[in-house]
Amino acid sequence: MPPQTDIAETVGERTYRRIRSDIIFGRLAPGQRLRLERLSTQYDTSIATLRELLNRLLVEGLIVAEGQRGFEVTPVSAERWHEIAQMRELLECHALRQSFEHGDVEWEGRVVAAHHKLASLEKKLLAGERSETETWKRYDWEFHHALISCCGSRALLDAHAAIFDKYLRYQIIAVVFRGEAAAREHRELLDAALRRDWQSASAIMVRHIRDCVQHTLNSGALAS
Amino acid sequence: MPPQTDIAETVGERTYRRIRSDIIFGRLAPGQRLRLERLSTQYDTSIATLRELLNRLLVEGLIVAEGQRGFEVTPVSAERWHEIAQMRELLECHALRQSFEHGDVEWEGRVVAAHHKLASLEKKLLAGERSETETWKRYDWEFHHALISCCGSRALLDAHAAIFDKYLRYQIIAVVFRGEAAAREHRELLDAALRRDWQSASAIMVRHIRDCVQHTLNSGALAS
DNA sequence: TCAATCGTTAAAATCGAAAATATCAGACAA
DNA sequence: TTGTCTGATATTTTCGATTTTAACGATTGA
Repeated sequence: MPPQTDIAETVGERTYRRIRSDIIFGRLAPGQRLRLERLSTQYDTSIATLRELLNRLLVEGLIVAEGQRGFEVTPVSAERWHEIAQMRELLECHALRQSFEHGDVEWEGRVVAAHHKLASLEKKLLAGERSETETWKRYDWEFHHALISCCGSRALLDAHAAIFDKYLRYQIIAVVFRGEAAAREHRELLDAALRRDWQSASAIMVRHIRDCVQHTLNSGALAS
Repeated sequence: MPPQTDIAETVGERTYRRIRSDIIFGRLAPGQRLRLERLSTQYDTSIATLRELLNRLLVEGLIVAEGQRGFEVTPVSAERWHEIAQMRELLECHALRQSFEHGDVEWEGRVVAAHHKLASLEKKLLAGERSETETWKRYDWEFHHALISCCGSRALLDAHAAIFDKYLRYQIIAVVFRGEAAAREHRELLDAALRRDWQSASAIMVRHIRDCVQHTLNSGALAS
C-alpha cells in the first residue's frame, strides 16, 4: 500500500503553498521585490515553475507585477485594509444568514467542534503560552468557515476564502492579539449560531471585524 | 515617435486575453479539455508561457485542473449559474449604494455617457441589426461599471469585475438577448442613478439579474 | 551644469527538450 | 465473462538555456 501522503503533490503546488504562506504570515514583507533567480535558489525550483505560481498569486492579489519589471509582494495601506475588512463584512455577514437558515445538525456539530478547538487554543494564549501563530489562525479560519459552511454557494465560499486570507495578512502584519475580546466574540457567535439568530451574529461579526481593524491601526503598524 | 501601441504587450499577456475571451465568449466550450500541445500550435506559443496564463485562469475559476491530468474549461451548471448571479446581486447592489452616495458630477457624466453608448447599440440590436456581440457586452459592462465606479473600494470593484465576467460567460452560452426588457431596465437604472435612489436601483438590478437567469434557463441551454 | 545618447549589465520573458506521470489496450488468471 | 496486472503511448510537469527587455552609468555636446 502506498503511503497515505497527499495525492499528486507536485513541486509547483508545494512551492505555491509555501510562498503563499510566507506572504500571508509576513515572512515575505509587503513591497519586497521577488527576483526570480533569488527565489529559484531559495525555494529550490526552476524559474518556469516559479513563474507559474507567481502568476497565480498575481491573480489572487497577493503580489503585483509592474510591466516586465518583475514581481513584488503587494504593498499594504490603511485604505486597502479598510476595503478588505469591509469586503469580509459584506461576504461573511451575508453567508452567515444563508448558513444559519440552511444549517442542519451536522452543521451545528461542525460549528461546536471548530469553536471548541479555537477556544481551547485561545485559552492557552490568554494564559501566556506562546503557541504557533499559524495553528491559531487556522483554527480561527476553521471556526469562521464552519459558521458559513451551509450558505449553499460555492462561489460565495470561494470569494470569502480569498478575502479572508488577505485579511489575515493584515492581521499578521500588525501582530494582533485582541485576547479576551476576540475570544468572547467567538463565544457569542457560537451562541447566536445555535439560536440561528443571524441578526445578532451579523452585529457581532461587524463589531468583531471593526474592532480588529481599529486595534491594528492603533498599533501603528500601518503608517498611512 | 514610437507607435502608440499598448506598452509592454508581451506574448503571454496577449495570449492570456485571447484565451480568456475565447472561454467567456464560448469559443472554447465548457468542459473542453485543454491539451497543452494543441493549444501551443493553436495559439502559437510555447508550453511554458501557456502554463503561466493557464494558471491565472485557474485562479479566476474559468478553467479547472484535475490533479496532474491537465486543464479543462470550467463546466457549467444551473446551480453554479444561480450562485454566480446571486454573487453579482450581492456585490453590485452593495456597490451601487456606496457609489450613489459618493458619486460626483464627474461620475454622473460617466454614467450618462456609458448609458448613451449602450442604449444606441441596443437600439440597433432591436432594429434587427446583428452587431458584434463583444462590443455589445463591453458596453453593457462599461455601463454597469460606471454605475458602481464611485463605490470607493478597489477591492469591491475587482471582485465585481471577476464575477461579472463569469456571469457573462453564462449569458453568452445561452445566447441571450432580452431586448426591450433589458434596455428598459438600463434606462431605469440610469434614472435612479441620477436621482441617487439606490433603493430603487437595487430593486431594478435584482430584477435585471433574476429575469436574465430565468430567461437563460428557459432557453434550455443549461440542462441540469 | 545639465540633458541626451549610447553601451553595458542585470533581469525577465520565452523556448525546446528531458523527466515524471497518467491513460489505455491487451494478456492472463479466476 | 470479469477483474487485475503489465507494458506501450500520450500528456503533463519540470528544467536549463536562449532571446528579449529594462535599468544604470559613462560619455558627449550644449
